[in-house]
Amino acid sequence: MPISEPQRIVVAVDLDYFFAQCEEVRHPELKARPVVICVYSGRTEDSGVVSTANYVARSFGVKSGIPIVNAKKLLDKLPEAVFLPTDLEYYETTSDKIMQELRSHSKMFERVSIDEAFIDVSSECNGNYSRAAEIGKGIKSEIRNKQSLTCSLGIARNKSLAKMAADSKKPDGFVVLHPDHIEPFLKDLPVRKLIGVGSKMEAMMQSLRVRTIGELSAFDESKLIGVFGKNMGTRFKLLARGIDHDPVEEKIAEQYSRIITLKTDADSFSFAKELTPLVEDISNWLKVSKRRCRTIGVIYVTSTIKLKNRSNTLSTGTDSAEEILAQASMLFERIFASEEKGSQKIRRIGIRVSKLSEDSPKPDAPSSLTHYFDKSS
DNA sequence: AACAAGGGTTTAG
DNA sequence: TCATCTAAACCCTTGTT
Repeated sequence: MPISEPQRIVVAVDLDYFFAQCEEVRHPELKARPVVICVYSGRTEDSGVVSTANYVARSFGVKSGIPIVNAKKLLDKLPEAVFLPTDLEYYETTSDKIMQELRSHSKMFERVSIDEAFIDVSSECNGNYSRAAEIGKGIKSEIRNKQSLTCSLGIARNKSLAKMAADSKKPDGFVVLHPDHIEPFLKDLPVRKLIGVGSKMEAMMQSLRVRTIGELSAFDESKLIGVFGKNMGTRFKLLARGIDHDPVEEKIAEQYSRIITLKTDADSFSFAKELTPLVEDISNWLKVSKRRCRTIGVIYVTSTIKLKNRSNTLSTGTDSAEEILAQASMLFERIFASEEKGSQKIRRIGIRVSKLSEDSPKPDAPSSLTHYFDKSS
């Protein structure tokens, strides 16, 4: 039984090892050398993690997320290896130029992150995958000619499949997944390749004896719901069958946060001053984007790298730096006051705002009409 | 039963 | 040993309507 899905054609574009490739563009002599882009925490000389590495560095085991120190060990026989700090402004500028180009291919466009986007080309292709492939080829050469960058591109009938197609051939890949080839494409892939299945979900599936996407698609749905919950159980089952109705559309931000690493771990609210730049940044963002937040929270990471958070929801939205700082300070004071148990030291601190509303009239829709129409009927 | 809030977990890039 | 930063989606519990 063919699967019922509206006929769409979606293109997924994924810029290859983006930050490192940006550096190769402005310093072409780096191309033959291992390039490691680092997020330095500022705690000690080399503390921090690897953000991205080019494929030369990857061939030595360097990858996203590993400590910079470990990357240096992996490359210590290679004096030509380079370690660079992130230059987000430069990457953003490059990304913006590319995204602007991509946007021109369809009204239906979605920027997923700095290096990823979806384009729904249904209306321009009318179900014709050859047309979609031409558009895809065009996109690849455009990015290559104008920015000297390679990308991996996937074309399929929905976002999840387009993404998986793009992931299946990297770097500089081009994969058109025709509807007739979806089943064989998915059948023997490990469940880990499914969008949304990370190491934890993979482990749970392993204990259910589910190893491949094909096996997942045949697994009893109510059992999946029992294990993963209603939303995820249902979603995994659908994704495994190649079904994904998620539309290609721009999302509006629902939260904004800033977090930093302290020079030394704190066991009291001694870092009040460090909050100022975070608060300024957040307040500024709210004002520029003409929004207000109703929930203000603090995020912190303990010395054992446990992530925690505390938050408070106000009755009315704000974009004021003073007010956000006051709320955040109160929450941190409360954390140290409560002492809790064991009282872990704090390594990283941050602030998050959410329950964002449009700037002007009211922070939220009225929860009930009874307030306005008091019972007279 | 439906919804809001608060806090934790997982994924992803 | 070492462990960044941001955002989203979901889960569970508790409390209110």
